[in-house]
Amino acid sequence: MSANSRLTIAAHALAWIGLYQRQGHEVATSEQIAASANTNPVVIRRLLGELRRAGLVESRRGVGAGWSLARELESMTLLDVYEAVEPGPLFAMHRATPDQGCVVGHGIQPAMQGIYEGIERTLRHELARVTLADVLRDVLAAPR
Amino acid sequence: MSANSRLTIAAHALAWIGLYQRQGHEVATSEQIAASANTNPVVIRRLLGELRRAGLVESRRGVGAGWSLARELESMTLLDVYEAVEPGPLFAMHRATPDQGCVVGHGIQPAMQGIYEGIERTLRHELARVTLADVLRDVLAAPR
DNA sequence: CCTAGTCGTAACAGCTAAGGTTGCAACAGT
DNA sequence: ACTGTTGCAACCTTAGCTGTTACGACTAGG
Repeated sequence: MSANSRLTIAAHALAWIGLYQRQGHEVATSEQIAASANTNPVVIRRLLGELRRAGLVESRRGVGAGWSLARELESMTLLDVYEAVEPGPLFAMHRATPDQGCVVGHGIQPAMQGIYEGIERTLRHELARVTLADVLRDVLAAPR
Repeated sequence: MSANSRLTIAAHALAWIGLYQRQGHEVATSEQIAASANTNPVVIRRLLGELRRAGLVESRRGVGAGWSLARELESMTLLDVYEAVEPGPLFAMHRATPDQGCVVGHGIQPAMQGIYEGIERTLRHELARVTLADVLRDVLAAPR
């Protein structure tokens, strides 16, 4: 499917900010998060920008600027993050509309659409069951 | 996620072959299927080749050659098709391994892996609930 | 044995998305 | 005024999907 790492990196960033704030700090910088995720600060800023639009984080500018959580990790689910960073559907239809004169060509899109909707609903339900606090707990539970 | 249409096209092809066989024909050609799906015959042959490797269809060569189902549509699920045409995982990890000296960088991959495994298990379960006979029934149930 | 129709597959081009990088303006605290 | 950071645009590289052409391999039928 050509999977991407956007959900993973976004969860990483949120867990990092959450832990940093638990340690008493006010804001985290994109550079710190990028160092932990081993990527470029701009990639982090782009992702956090989408999370900000979704109301999950806030940013300050100027000296001593950076990112902070807009809500508790307990109230954020992976579904919130998924919806913030993954706009499109999971499965695509035909690029060119199939032959409407053919019985299969005519009925295939509504049929698959109905099936895909059910599957995506289930996926969203699963994502909504995991909070970012769960993620951070699992992160800290890793051995060594 | 940059979704693709492989599962959709594969289901289209299988439904088409299944209906064609119900109408008494022996084999279907990639050209016929491509016309219905409004794409190129080579695209269909490539996809059906993967389905053949998975044991879902058979192909004959020579004059009067073409494709036929290797099993009944009732015994084929969307999971069989999905696994035949979508090898990789749904969500990717970091491209570069995160900073192992950081607590979050160290624990994030096992944490997300565990979560993703549960989600993919659910996705597969949902896909396994839909047979290709269900798909064809839905196709034929489309209005007009 | 020859022909015709179809598969099997390689090769290539176009497109899109993700990810990485650089550069710089905007901003705000000191 | 200075400094550190965000916000954002621009560009590049890579990878995967899709479409297309080309051609050899194969086989039923004459």
